[in-house]
Amino acid sequence: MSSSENRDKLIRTASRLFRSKGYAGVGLKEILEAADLPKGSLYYHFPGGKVELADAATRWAGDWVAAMLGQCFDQAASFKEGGVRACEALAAAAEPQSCVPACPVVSILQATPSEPALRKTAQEIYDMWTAGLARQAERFGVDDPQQAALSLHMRLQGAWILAYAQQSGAAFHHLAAELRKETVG
Amino acid sequence: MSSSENRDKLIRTASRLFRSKGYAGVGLKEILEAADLPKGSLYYHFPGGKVELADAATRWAGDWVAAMLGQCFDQAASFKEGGVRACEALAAAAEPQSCVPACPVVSILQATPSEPALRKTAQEIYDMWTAGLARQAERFGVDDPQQAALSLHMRLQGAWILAYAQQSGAAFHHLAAELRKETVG
DNA sequence: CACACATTAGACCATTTGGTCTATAAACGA
DNA sequence: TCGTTTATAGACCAAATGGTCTAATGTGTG
Repeated sequence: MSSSENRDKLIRTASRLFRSKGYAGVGLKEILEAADLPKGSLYYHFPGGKVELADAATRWAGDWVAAMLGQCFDQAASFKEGGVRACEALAAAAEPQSCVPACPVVSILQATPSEPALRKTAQEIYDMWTAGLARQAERFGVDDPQQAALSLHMRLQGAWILAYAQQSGAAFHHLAAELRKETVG
Repeated sequence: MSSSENRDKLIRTASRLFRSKGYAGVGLKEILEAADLPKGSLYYHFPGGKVELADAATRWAGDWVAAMLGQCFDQAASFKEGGVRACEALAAAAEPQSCVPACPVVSILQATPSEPALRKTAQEIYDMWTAGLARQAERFGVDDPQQAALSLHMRLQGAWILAYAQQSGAAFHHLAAELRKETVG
């Protein structure tokens, strides 16, 4: 029976729940009920238990975000436009949901003091995103690509927190409008 | 015996722990042990239990941040300088700690799906901060004070998340440097 | 001293937590 | 068909969870 099918279902379900209520706010019971799978499946696919599942779920969502950012910038004619497109994509991803999900990394961040393994994961995903943005900035000939990438990442994170708090994509649209108004580098 | 003394100790202890590990990541046992107080004290001062304590702790920390922002801008000669000072103040507050604490609002945000009372608190604190920043922007004659306030708040939130993730004040310093370089409004 | 009130102290409870373990069932090659 | 592997199924466990409740202990006032 397709090994990876239920494994993926666990990852997707866990990612959704963790991003809604945070690592510590979700119990295995809730994940298993939502995925309609028994505990045995979880510990077969993830012998490391909750931490390993959260790690996999966060990396999966992190890769998805990275791919989305890549698409936004590939379709753009400038770094600035890429940023605008990223805002709109994140807003679009947030809006149809019944719950606007938090940044996947944020959802495990508060668990890192107790679970050191997750700290490394969080840092790696952030580094991946920033590196991707820096590559795009370089491609568009931005003056200081590293600085531009960090700056955009920071603003996206801020917008994401506010969007999550307000359960609305408005913050992303606001940031998009702001980026549009800025002088073209 | 000074009623408010132990009540304050609970608030301070809870705020520190919640900001380090998040609302759901901290148990009452841990808070009570850290504050060296019995459970009876907690439920005497906060009949609403964990939620009421978290609410009080978050509002207390939220007021502290608001006051700090006020001071930064009162000492500044421009809105831009106020932003720079705020970054540096947040960095300074983060650096001596053994654990760089998260934004107090973020620490309860992930609990809001299960605890609706905390959602209102979170929104009120954010509104208070933004309103304070908007007042300052207006005072300095910034073009669109509301937009300037939202924009700065967003960037501070982003920096705060990255500072928490990296357990370092570097993100705040980075944002300060970035603000300094921007054209004076 | 006596009285009322404010506060502390922690035993106790039902529920939930993450995790382990054994038994079963399906899949598949020999 | 047999045997092995892969995966599901869920009973079970110790520990921790938030919360309630009753005693006891101040503490100040008449």
